[in-house]
Amino acid sequence: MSQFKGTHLVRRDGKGRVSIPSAFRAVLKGDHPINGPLVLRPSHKHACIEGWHPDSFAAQGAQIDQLPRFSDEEDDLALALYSDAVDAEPDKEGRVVLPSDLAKHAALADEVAFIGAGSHFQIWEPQAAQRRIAEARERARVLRMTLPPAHPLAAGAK
Amino acid sequence: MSQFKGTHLVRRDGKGRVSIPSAFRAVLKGDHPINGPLVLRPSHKHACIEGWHPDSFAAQGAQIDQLPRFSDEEDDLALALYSDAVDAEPDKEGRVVLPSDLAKHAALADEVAFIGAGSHFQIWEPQAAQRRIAEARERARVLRMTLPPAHPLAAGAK
DNA sequence: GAAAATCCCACAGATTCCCATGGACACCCA
DNA sequence: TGGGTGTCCATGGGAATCTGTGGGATTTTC
Repeated sequence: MSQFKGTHLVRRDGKGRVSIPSAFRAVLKGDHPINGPLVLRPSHKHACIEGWHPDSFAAQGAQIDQLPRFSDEEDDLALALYSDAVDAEPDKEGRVVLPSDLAKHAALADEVAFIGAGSHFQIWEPQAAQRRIAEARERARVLRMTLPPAHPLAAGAK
Repeated sequence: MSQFKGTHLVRRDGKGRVSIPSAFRAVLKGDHPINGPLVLRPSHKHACIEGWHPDSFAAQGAQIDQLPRFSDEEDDLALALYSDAVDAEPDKEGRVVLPSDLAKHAALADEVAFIGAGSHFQIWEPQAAQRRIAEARERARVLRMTLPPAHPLAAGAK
């Protein structure tokens, strides 16, 4: 499966609909004949909405199954992940309505920013998105400096 | 996979398109039947655009998968890497449009320079490219004196 | 019944496809 | 060696397509 990349500005119409950027639609589509479905959930770290390919989202859930059964951790993660997630089916034009509670969580106005994050994408209020990206960039810079200067691919090795 | 080598001057047409130098196209192509896709992203060190073979770019993303899930580090790196990268599909003539924000980042005018950098290539404003190359050459010269005098042929050994 | 959600059609700007052209270079053959 | 020829490559531009957007009409929900 391909990755979500790039930043796309889109506007919300009177009915609360947004066009999913075509680049993202292509990722979501997979082998789906028309516009593929997706999973939306509020980020539990930031004021934004996360969008997932259903398969990737399911894969996240599978990670939880690896945890010790009945542990507090499993409980917490499962709820955090699933309790606020919703399935969304784009219309023929590739638009979805953003549920109002999610839109509120992300403080969305007329214009929203779709931001690729590889495995998933995020929906932000544009100004907030800019701030967040600047922050992420800076922290990534520091992070890289603290990583061993070995070959990048070896960085994650334990 | 082969490497990106050499410097090539190319001009941007009215639609913002540039021909990818055929030497680079060959590297990107791989086993792709027509012109292979590529990933463009702003360099976070220099005022230039980086061009990557999708596989090489994906390899960078792979280090993110090694990080603990839901960690801040994962979040930051994912955004830093993906939020401003774009997939580009060359047309039948081997041209791509350089997104305007990337072109702006690199301060591109009508004429642009493609510069091979081994694992990837860079797109510069020609004057800036010259300065950058001169600088790199000088620093490499100084560096070499401080590197261990290993046998040159051993360098590429895996 | 009213309100909300969904489907459907329309449109304009942007993007991509496709064909054409001219120059640079390599090759061939006398 | 030099002229001719063919191919490849960078470039240009017109036409068709796609994409994001708006809004009316129809269906669903309570």
